[in-house]
Amino acid sequence: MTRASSRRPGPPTRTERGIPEATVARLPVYLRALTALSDSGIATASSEDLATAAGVNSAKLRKDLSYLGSYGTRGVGYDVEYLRYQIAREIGVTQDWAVVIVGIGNLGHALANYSGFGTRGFRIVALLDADPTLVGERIGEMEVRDFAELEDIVKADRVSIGVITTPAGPAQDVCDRLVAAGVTSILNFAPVVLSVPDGVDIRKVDLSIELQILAYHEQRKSGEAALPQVPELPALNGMPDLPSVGGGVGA
Amino acid sequence: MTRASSRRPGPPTRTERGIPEATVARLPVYLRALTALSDSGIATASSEDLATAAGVNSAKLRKDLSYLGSYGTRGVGYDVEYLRYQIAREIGVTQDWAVVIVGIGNLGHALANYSGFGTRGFRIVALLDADPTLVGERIGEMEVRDFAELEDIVKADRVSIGVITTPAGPAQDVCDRLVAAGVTSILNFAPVVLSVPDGVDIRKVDLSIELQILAYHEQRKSGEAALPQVPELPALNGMPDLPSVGGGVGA
DNA sequence: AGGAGCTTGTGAACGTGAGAACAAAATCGG
DNA sequence: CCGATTTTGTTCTCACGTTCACAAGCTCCT
Repeated sequence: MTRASSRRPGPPTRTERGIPEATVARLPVYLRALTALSDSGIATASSEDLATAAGVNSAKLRKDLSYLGSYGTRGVGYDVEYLRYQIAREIGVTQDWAVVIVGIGNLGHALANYSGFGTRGFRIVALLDADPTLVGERIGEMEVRDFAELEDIVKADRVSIGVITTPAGPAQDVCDRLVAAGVTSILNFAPVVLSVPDGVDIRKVDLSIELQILAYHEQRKSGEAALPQVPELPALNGMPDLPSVGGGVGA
Repeated sequence: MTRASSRRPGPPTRTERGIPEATVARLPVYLRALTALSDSGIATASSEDLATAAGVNSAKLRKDLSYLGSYGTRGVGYDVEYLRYQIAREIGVTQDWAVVIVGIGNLGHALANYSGFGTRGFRIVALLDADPTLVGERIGEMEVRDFAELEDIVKADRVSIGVITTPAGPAQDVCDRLVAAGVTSILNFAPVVLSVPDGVDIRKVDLSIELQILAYHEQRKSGEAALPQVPELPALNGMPDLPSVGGGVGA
């Protein structure tokens, strides 16, 4: 369960004409860098220029771009507008994707107001919440609608992307409803592991996990310089209470 | 520039007694799963149970845990409370980390109200904004303070983590100020590539990038089933305007 | 006490990603 | 028209991450 990658046992285990996942994750960064260059009136950029703007190394950038085709000119560089369009087309943001946001709490509010929803390519078609006291509230140019309308909205507007900004509790239920209604991509802000059937893509954004990763490295920094009394042995000292093993798995 | 990883040319290129980065990123997930199990009154769990709860495969979970030490019991599993404490200690969330949030727009508001700030281990000590009309506003139990107070606050409260929720424009300036004040870990929500000196860790959360990654896969799904007229050749058809290469790099 | 049955911890195989280095192709100057 | 220069696209190598498979170790039952 929870496998969302479609890996069929095809002939040579080759991803079907696919771009590596790590590259896909960087393409939006390149797209943004190209847009910035374009806005600055720059017409041509070398892989070195682009790499600097995108915060990566130039060899990696060139290899990434090579998966899309040969869009550069040796000795010259890349035409900014041309490459920008090619990447946008490859990602799929030359068309508009309909998005619903479920859960209009603080975060849902913030996302609903997010001007332009990042870059173009995405269109919020509905804000949904199950709380009757929220339904009807206006946020920007939209109105919060009842979660029960989900199915109608998804079908009417061909919604393929759902954003979950509910608390952890109802998130899996919301997710199931979204999938049942026909949504095939989900962006989850709720702090739970959601399980979805094969063929549905899911991505997670989790503030507290990010903070904890930072804390880990922060602790190392302090520990290295000042207080290296990290227990080297896998010892069991300083534990609140060391329970003896045993006690069934049931509740 | 923009390298935040401290890779010194030490003897065997071995990370200094370090846990692999991929593992570090999963430890918070395990921690959350363990907390959930603990709340359900479950005292012992096998790697299979834990892996299911965390949404990973059990071999990976066991290998991850093995970097921390041998905290399980063969034939039995892991003591939930014990393991939870060990992971919390390894991550560093047994102590409290002081956090400042800079940029009190929609998203800053949402984060400021985020109850408990995810899990324990983090304490918001200040909400900062440069806009004088925002300064003084109360959010929950806190009051927005002037960004100019940053240095004092960082020193007084030993702030090591900064969260940037400003627009893209001022983000790099804010980042520089944070670093200059002594912050050594940054969580960036602004859609720009920030560059920081060595020794400063930076993580990025970017809504529009996540959506674009979903869009890419979504496009593939549609294309596979219905309309496979993806141009197989690296052709240049359907382009808005195909510019001839040439035209200087300057503005 | 001893064997059967689980479950952990880890060694080895495999796949993916990153970076260095270089050949191929384009422009530019003479 | 040709060589020097620039920059891409690609190959090769190495490091990292994932998964399999199994020996080691613990508990429980007879």
